[in-house]
Amino acid sequence: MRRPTMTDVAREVGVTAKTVSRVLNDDGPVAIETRERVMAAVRKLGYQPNLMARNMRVGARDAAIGLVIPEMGNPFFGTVAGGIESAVRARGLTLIVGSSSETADLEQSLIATFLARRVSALIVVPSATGDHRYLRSERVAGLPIVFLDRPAVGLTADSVVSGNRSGAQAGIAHLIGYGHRRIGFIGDLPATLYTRRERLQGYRDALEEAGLPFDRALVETGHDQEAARAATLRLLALENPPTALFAANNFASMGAVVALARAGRRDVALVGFDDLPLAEVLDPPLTVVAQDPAAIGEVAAELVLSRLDGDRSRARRALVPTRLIVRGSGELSP
Amino acid sequence: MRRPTMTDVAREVGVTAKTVSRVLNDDGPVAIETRERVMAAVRKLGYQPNLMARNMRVGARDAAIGLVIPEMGNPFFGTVAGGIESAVRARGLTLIVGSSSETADLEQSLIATFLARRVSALIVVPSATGDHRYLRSERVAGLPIVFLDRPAVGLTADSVVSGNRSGAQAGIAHLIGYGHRRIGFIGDLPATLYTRRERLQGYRDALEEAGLPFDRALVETGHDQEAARAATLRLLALENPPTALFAANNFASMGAVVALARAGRRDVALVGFDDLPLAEVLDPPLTVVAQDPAAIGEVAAELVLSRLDGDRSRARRALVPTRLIVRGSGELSP
DNA sequence: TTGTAGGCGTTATCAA
DNA sequence: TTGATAACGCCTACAA
Repeated sequence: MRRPTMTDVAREVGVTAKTVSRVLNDDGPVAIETRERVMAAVRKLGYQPNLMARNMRVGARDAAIGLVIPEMGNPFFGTVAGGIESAVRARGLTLIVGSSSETADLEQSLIATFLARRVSALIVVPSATGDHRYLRSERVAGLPIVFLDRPAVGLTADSVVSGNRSGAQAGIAHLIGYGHRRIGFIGDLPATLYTRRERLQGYRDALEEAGLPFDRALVETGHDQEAARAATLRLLALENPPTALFAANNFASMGAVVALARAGRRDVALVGFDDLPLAEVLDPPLTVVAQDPAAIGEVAAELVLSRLDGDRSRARRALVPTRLIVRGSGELSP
Repeated sequence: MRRPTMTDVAREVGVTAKTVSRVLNDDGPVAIETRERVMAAVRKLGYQPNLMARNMRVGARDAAIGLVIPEMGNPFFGTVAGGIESAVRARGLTLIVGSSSETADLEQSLIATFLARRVSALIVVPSATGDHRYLRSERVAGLPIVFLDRPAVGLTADSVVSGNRSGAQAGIAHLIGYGHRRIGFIGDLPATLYTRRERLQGYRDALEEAGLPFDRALVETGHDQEAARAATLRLLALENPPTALFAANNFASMGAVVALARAGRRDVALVGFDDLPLAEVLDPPLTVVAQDPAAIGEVAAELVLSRLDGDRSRARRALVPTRLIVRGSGELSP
């Protein structure tokens, strides 16, 4: 019932394990006839090489990369993971994943497990509250680490992020172009989150460029769909309410859409950050600043692979551009 | 620059590797003072146990389970994967994933990689065209294999699927209850796909129960959103068109929603299989037969764990119930 | 309470 | 062209 090993195959053929190894890895000279007999025995016994043993012997590195994302069910991170997986598989690497639920503890324990497995590289979407100083020794030891969507805290390392600031700026400028002068901003929690800060900065950039004042009362927070809905209502109830809204992530977008729909407010313009599958079916269809999650994953994978190939240049921050998709909700005039 | 090993720690303390091992695994008696000195050395050297070596020695099995899904960006499968990961991690197992893009070749090569890594179990969403006879020897050898969303072909094995037939029947019965007698069905490709067959059977069950005739002209196919949109238009253009539609998966739902919205047809009732994030914002809000992807993942994980615990009973098929969510689109009368 | 010998399945090294 | 031996890092079995 035991699974056959290389030694079993060798015995079957009447050679040594090393010869079988040579055949299977195309390593060193083997007589053609020997090769054929080995292959025949491999088939006969149903032998499958043991990658664990191989990895351990060869590199002391597992031919796998570890990926930590906040939530696998989120299509944004799922798509990112898919982009990574296909890019990395082409190089014979396997993907090991874990979800952190956006908590620093889980993130750290997942990373510890991955390190214990001796993964070849680490790709991490850092949780909002984490600190990554503890990874310094790994960096020094040469382990490739790439941070996704948000940069690391307390650690100089590669990162791949969306063009948050320029994307938000483009979205706001779009609204300003349609005549809006008071634009509500609905962002994530906590307010210190990198993406929130960057997008808010893009918002301010656009205002400044257009010579419009920044009004703190127009900046609201909604960390999930329900909270974003409430935030939208608060904005609309202001004494001097906004004529347009900018939803800084997809939960915020959904909340704003629901709030506007239920209130029957078809006069309020809306631009969302991050695309939604049904955006074009909404009434009005939702104009968005779309991210490119697949590209983010691929860029991260390429960065990791180049590091594995020996690229020792200093840490990079790759910006993946966003794209404004005009559909209707962002083109309503005040 | 080398990573410290158990032997390094042992040398630092002046004991044997075995003693360090005992401390780290809480295995066997160790003097309190020795334990403390070992722990101190572990911290000082930054020692991390090598899981590869441990797995190899202990079980000849990797403490990981392999998961093959069609597409990581699909929130349904992403959520399933999340459910599996959290359930399995609680047992110290890691999740290795790969996406098959719904092709049998990729699926098989991923499974081969996982087997080579000696994963402890396999969870697979089988691609539509595959055949799983080749896994028989693994089954016989005692490897737990659970199929998700669709059963295996050519292999007796555990599976976890949604209540496709009863769910579809409930959705159709709901429409019939509102007076519809001609109901269009928009399903996936290929028509032989398990979920498609089951849901269509539920459709027929409901018709039969209500004494309504089955009209093949009302059964259409749309394998993605665009195709489903076209299929919807074909149904509406029939000489004797349906007054209600049943979209048998979420792409079909989206296609149908788009088609109806663009045609301005608010008179056609619609029930979708599988929920959508924005369903309640649509006009009219979308009534659906919701699946429970997180539960599917958890049930699969539990099944795997019970097999790992030695449950040798015959293969089971677990049915995860669906739930009808009434929102408006399914309650329009003809 | 601790140590020694041996082996998991593979590959590196050197010799034949 | 092939083999013998040792080693990767850890744990099991047994002995001290």
